Amino acid sequence: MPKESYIPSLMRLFRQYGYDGATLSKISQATGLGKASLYHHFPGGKDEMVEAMLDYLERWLDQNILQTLNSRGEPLSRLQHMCDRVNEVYEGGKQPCLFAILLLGSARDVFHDRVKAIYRVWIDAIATVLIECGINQELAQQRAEDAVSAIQGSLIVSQGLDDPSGFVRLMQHLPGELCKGTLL
Amino acid sequence: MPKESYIPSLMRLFRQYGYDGATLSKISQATGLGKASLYHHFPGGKDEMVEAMLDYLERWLDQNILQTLNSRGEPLSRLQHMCDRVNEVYEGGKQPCLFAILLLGSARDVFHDRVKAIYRVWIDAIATVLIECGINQELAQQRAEDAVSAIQGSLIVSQGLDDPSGFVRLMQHLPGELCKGTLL
DNA sequence: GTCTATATTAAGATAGAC
DNA sequence: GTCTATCTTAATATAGAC
Repeated sequence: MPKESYIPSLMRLFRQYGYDGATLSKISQATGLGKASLYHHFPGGKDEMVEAMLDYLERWLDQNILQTLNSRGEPLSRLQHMCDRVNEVYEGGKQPCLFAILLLGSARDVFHDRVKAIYRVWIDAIATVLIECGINQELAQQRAEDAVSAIQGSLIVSQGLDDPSGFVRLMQHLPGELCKGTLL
Repeated sequence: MPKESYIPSLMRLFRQYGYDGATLSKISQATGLGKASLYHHFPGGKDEMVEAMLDYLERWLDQNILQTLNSRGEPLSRLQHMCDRVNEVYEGGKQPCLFAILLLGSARDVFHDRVKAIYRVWIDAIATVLIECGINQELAQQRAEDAVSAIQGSLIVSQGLDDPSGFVRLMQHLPGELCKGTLL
């Protein structure tokens, strides 16, 4: 099997147990591969598995979020499209965010630069849409960062409260809030 | 030394490495106690250390946030007081949140109920202030949850971007935003 | 209350056969 | 590409002296 086919299992495990909690034994069980086979696909061990996940997530972000945000459709509907996809990938707020998991685990330093780049490009893409709506650059940048913060935060709190309704509500209202004051 | 005196070191370690990454060896180093001494103070091991941290954090939340929110001062200044203390405890956005760390580590299930209770009581206290401002109950509850989400999210994103300015900005604007539309 | 020493288990990782 | 078997290290945890 090509190593890409193990990414979904890996993501499920890292989301469930965190970086440190997702042990090779658990990964072996979940993928059905022996430890030696895992090292055949990922010679660098767990770190390389996470890098492969980040590769996948970068592609996913580009294809599902960035391309639409950078397209020529109506700004509000592009933001709605983003929220639809975000809602899907976090399963309506029931799944935690891998970026947060990596930032709060012991391997923070190893993956920090890549997570930072991902946050930056996402925030910038949202800000670009808002500038297009006539919002000035500084406010656009702030609103875009606030939007990503709101998503991350409502995921945390949804996990904490065991109730994803706050996340669902955010996904409904976020596009409109972002465009607020632009008469679109 | 009474075991309370080790709480600050423990909190520093768990915030830096996460639950799974904060090993007994690191804890031994940081506290200057041998492993056996750690088990003398905390017979239940790491879990009991985390419980002691949560005890401390519950007291801290009550004394520094809840008591003020439930007091009879001006609503806006009570919310400002909350933000001042939150800003302190997270060191201006440079420190991550232990609740998020616990929710995203492998021991999630062990501590989930306590974290949930803490989030609930915090959100409810904010909502009570907003209701006092004349905001209807449902909106107050939503705004309060959004406020806690915004705090958690901006901490995550501040860690991710390596730039706490988003958190600092939130601490400045949050009290006003919460009271928005109440003519206070 | 703290220590040294050690037990036990599980983690990450590799060798070499098939 | 996958396996069994094994290695090494480090993790949690305890016994018993001081």
